[in-house]
Amino acid sequence: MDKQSLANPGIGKNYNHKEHEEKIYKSWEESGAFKPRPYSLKHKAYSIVLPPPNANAPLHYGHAMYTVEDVLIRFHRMKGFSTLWLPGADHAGFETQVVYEKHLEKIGKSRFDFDRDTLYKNIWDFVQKNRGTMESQLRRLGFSLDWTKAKFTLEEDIVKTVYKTFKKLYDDGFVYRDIRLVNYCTKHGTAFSDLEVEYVEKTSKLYFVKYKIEHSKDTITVATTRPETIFGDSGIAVNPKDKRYKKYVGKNAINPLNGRIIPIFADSFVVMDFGTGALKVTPLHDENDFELGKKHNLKNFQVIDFRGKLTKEAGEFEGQKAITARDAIAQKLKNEGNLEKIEEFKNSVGTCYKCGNPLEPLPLEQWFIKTNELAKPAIKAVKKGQIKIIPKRFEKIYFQWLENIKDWNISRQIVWGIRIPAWKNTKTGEWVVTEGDAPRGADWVQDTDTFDTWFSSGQWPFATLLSKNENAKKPNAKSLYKKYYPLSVMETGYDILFFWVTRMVMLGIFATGKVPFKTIYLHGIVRDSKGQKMSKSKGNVINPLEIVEKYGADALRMSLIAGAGAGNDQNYSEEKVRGYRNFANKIWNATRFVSNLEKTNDKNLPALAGPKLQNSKTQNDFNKKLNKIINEATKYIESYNLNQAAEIIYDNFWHWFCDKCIEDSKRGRLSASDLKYGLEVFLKLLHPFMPFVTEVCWQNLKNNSLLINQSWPSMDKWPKI
RNA sequence: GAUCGCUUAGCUCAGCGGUAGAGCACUUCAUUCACAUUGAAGGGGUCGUAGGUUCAAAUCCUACAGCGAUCACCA
Repeated sequence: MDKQSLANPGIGKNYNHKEHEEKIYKSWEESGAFKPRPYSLKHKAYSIVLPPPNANAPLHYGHAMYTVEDVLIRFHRMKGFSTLWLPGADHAGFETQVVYEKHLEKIGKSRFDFDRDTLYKNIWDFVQKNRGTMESQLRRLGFSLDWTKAKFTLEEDIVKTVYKTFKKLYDDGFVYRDIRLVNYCTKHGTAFSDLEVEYVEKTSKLYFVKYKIEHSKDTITVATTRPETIFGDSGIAVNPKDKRYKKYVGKNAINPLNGRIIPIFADSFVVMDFGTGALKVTPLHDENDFELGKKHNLKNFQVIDFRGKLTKEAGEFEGQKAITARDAIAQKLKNEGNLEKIEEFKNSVGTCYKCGNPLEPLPLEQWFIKTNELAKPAIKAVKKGQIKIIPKRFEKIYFQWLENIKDWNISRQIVWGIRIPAWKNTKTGEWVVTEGDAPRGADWVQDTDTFDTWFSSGQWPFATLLSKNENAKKPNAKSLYKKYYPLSVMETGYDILFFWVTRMVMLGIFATGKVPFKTIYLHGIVRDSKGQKMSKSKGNVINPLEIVEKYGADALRMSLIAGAGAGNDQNYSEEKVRGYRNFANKIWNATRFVSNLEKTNDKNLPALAGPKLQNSKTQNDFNKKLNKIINEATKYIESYNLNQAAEIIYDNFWHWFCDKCIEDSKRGRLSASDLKYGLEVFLKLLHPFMPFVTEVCWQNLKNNSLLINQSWPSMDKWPKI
């Protein structure tokens, strides 16, 4: 305890967030303040659905950016809207399974030790536990979410909606099943969509391998980074314009590893000045080769299996890891005089974003969604202004992606997720898609795969609002869907624009015929104090709850909103948070001053000589200025310039209201009633940003009402400027 | 290869057509005063470079440089 506190015990000169925050949150929640007020013509709907955090882990610092949503919700609630802010949790299929498998690893087990149902149930329990942690953290941040409407992506009614959408996509011809080369992680045992592949620049070896021409002494040299796939070669391609190789087109070459006779053919796909200008074609282990193989009717040989090991096609190398066998195979080629040289060069290798191992392109039968026709209305919706993207520069990125979209592989070979409602007839091989129920008869077996998580979260805006047996095209009169869909805003990080936002627009329009939300607000990434992305492996992760504990949620929230515009990254700064903690204290003390004025009955205090000062020049200026601040702050929030709103309120409260007006009141130039009115206005303006301290202060001034339910300051009280 | 963003005070960043801003840091002063988690005063920037548009440019346009990001290709 310092000297100051010893001298003034118990007076509470400093705002202590720990004393208030949890209590205040409880009082809001218990009062029902988070529930939307009855929807009516007067109280128009305003709705946001929280991007559901993964249910497998505590919150990370980026989640605190959802403060943006709380600001918008609290602002609109005070403006009189019927505001719905719906929380939820995402089962996060693959992500969660990886987290859970790490947990299993620690106790010396693996996913193979359990049958499907047991594994699913165990992960379910694991997730429920973490979900609770995550939700209590959202409360600590002060988010005014309507917890009575919380959803989970694996709940029965959500799954039902996801099934309906899939069935409709299937019936309308948007879903097909095909054997294609997919991006497969042999460690995690599942395929990914193209979007999930992480390309890493690496220095690789380029092997120049000689193939003999059949019935000739000539050889043709090809360049490859993957000699171990030579066992699967079924052709050599050259460019039709390439004079060097014209004479070989139509002839055959001999595979140097297994002696197989393979055709040499021409295709303009081949780039003449890369490598030797001759390309070995391995249809089952390279996507381009797969296309070439189909086009030229080449044979298919699978050399690598789903565990990443060489198959019997590899002869003596069978059973070895494909990657580690590479050197030995190169050595064999060299020993037999078929390796011309090895060069080093840089290329990017598609890797698993979780384990970093190279992904193996492997042939697998999967469910795909044709995205081309789904993308068109999504593009149109933004072009026509039915959806507005903030900041605007992301529109271009949005268009670019949707205009070049590829079909979407939605099958995942994992247990944790929504199992695909497709059944195969064991006798006829026929596939049937249903809305979840097994088809009649005994010969149907359900697909063991689950949906890509983004397929279900892509339906989140309407799936959360529809009730179990409701149809989006014919909603129930009183349903949430009818009142709150389309959502007013979808607010999320720009890093999941492609993964999530575009998919929500495509699936939303497809399933409901309406855009899922009117505005997309994209926030930036919070990096560490040096500008590095926070990551567990770097060990630079900052736990937002520790900051809340130390400085209060208000300080953390304000630090994230002020000083960073939409879509811009920001660096974490403890000094900044501390600065806003000090600001909370400033608010506290200004309130202490004003409420003491009120409680004192000392008529000699100049500040209480209010009535005499009516219509004085000072008061007039005071009103004008206050009015101007309300006006600007409101405009800034309504135009999504939250940082500017926060900054002008902060600046004017501290350096005008506290430094000037309070001092004026001490000198009798401003009445106590004016001062109190001004403080109330500022508490309201600050409330969306710093809800806890403003609520505490409000209750110090007016004991029996909640600030959260007050009206936003009106600009009509004083004459327009 | 394409696209996007950033470059403003020592540091971190707002501002994005109308006399250079904030926080932190720094200098000086003030403490029985709502608040030292404070107040007052002050120092510090030709707003990346070069052109252009404009009565007026940190702000719009064009090039260039450095940094960062995303997408595509990669035998």
